[in-house]
Amino acid sequence: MQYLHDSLHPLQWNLPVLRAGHCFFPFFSVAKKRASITDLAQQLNISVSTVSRALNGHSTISDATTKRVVELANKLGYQPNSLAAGLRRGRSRMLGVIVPHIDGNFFSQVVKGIEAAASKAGYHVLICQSNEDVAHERENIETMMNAQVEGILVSLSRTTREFRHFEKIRKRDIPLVFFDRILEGHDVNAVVLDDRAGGYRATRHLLEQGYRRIAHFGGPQHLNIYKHRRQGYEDALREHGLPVLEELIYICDMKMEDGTDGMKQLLALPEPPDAVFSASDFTLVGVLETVKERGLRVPEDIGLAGFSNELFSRLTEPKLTSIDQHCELMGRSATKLLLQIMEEQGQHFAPRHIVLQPDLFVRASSQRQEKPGK
Amino acid sequence: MQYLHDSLHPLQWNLPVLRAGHCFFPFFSVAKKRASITDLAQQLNISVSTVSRALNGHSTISDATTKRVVELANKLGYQPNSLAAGLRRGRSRMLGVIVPHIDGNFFSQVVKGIEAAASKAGYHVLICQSNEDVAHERENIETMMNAQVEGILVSLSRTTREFRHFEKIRKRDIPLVFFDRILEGHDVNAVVLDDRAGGYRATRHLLEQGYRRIAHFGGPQHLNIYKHRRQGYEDALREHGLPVLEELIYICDMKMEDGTDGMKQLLALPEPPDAVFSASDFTLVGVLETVKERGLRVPEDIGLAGFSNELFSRLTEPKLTSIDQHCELMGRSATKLLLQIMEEQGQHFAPRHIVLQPDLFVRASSQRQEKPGK
DNA sequence: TTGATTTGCGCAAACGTTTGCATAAGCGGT
DNA sequence: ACCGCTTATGCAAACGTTTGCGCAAATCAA
Repeated sequence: MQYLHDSLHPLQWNLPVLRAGHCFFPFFSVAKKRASITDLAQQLNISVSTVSRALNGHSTISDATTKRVVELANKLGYQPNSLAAGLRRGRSRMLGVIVPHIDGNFFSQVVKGIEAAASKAGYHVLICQSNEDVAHERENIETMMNAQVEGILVSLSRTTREFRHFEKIRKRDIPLVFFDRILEGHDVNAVVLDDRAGGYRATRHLLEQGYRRIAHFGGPQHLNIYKHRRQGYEDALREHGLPVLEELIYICDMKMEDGTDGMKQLLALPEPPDAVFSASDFTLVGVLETVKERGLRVPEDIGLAGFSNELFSRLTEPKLTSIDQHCELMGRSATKLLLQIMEEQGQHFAPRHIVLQPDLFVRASSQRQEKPGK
Repeated sequence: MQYLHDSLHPLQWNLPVLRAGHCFFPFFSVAKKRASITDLAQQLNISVSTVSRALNGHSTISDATTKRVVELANKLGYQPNSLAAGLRRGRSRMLGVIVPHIDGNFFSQVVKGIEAAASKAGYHVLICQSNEDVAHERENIETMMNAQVEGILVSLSRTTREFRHFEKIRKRDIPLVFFDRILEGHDVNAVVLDDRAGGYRATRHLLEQGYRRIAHFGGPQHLNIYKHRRQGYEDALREHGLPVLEELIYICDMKMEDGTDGMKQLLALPEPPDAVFSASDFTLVGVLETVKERGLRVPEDIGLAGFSNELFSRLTEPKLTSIDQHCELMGRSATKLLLQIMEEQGQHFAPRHIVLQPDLFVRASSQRQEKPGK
């Protein structure tokens, strides 16, 4: 890879802004002040309450006045001030979302699901990133509470190992739902993937394809997701009467480079693995590169299965078998659960868990048999 | 590819929720009501104004009282109500973002940049998706204005061909900045990529590598980005004394399948192309697959260059040459510009354009010469 | 005609802040 | 003792809604 730096670096944007002279907007006399409910009332010689009720479709207002109000509202381009309304009724109609980061496939899809479900229910979505940093996460919580969100969705940062900062939210009785990355041993509402099942299925699939020395690339084990994926892997092995070998398990940060590094180590073993189940497709790509570099064939010499069903797993050569997480569904589910809990406010139910089932997408990287096992 | 549907589909989540019985929170007597500034004032026997000023660090309040206030605030876990504050001062401290969708590489990265820049400046970010649909876009605008955002960032939906719904925003004098996808011929604030330069550079690079019959895959031409990328392509050809051939230009929706379809057509030409510049990496992957299927070698027989520098362009075989758009920088730039405009409210400057320069990443798919051109 | 009920609307108090203005206390100078 | 000045605080009005309650007029049953 080579970086042809034949362009000016765009960081200088701060300075060279085209400013063609003074502006001549077609509507230079601007109607600065927004029309308020009070303005409407004055112009119609009725009270603000009537206007308010008319706009909210209260039945106690005659059709005639309602019509007058609505018409004038349109004419003046009236926009309700949801801050004021929120203040008065104590409802902001906003949901907060805290994610480690929004780029990347997984979280952006989840957020898409969240936003879709929320806006369908008439809520706005406020988004914060923790940048995988528990300190940021703490700030984000503060932020959310100031913004008067009515409910919060969280996926934990990688560095979050304790839970105290969330107590605040519960003390305030703000509905809280976790998704994907949660802290175990705490009774919380959550929507998670059955990561164990995912790990299990991927590994079982490899076993069915005849692989026997299956290595595992895992992530930080204090995170539920990686721990469970590994458990699934181990369960499948045991069920098949195979031992779980520490030497075949490589715990890392799940970067692509970790894949290349780890694979080099594994290939240097006296008995190198004949397959890899990685808890991330990224790492698996690294593995794939190393394997190809060494002249090994995939899937003949070595089988590969990953996790997340990233976009690119269909684009490598060969295509990668992977576990799909239903990201968007997770977002929608989490939001629905949150909304449900918000409705039930007051009556405390036990924390609820929703467990989504992953799906296995079998592709070339693991298909050694002519007829796939299933 | 095969879809092993050995799991229950998770859509049934609506029903089977674990509900282990009634909850016993450790803190069952909840402090429902949030402490307000008034509560603080009462408990300290001072006025609300004093409390307010103390919390905002006004210098006219004695250190002693300030300290008392802050301490009690901490003790009671006081959280300012930003709705109320916003209402009073007429500032919501929120920015609105309207994007076609947030999943995918580009927009999620841009949004990441936006969120980062905004929160650094003390603003929240409200996100809406238009789902590439102009009707949604209209609703989103309404939504944003109700939420009293102080500024709006927009990237147009694919189906947006006119501009009327944005007039509302300008009439209200709400600062507005477009990014990436804009409508041409309108004087608006915008941060865009120099797409023409991108197209030009990619094409020139192909020419330098000795390719002569370069095809182009383009997107909907009413969108500035695709139009400009094509212009860049044509400019490069002309500069090299080569004709622009309609038969080598394939306009499509920039899906992967469009790449396979289009390439099949092109390869059926009496004189098929010896290189492709695609305005999207997705399409290019489709092209790549078709090309490999036909037994043609990349880059020997056919050179490929794409646009967007998607994650996966490093993962195909061979790796794809592509134009990088500096997505996150674009988000940050747009936000900074917006904030700047917000500060200057009242003094109308001419609409400003910021043009980011793309970068060319040369990878194997286009490197035919031993020594790259530059 | 009377009394009861409905219909349609207004009054005014909230919601939790911020902020211009007034005021009270303290203090040094004359 | 008075004046002027600083320093610290309070009063009350806003911001734009929503909403409980009350009241008049209209309708209805007798």
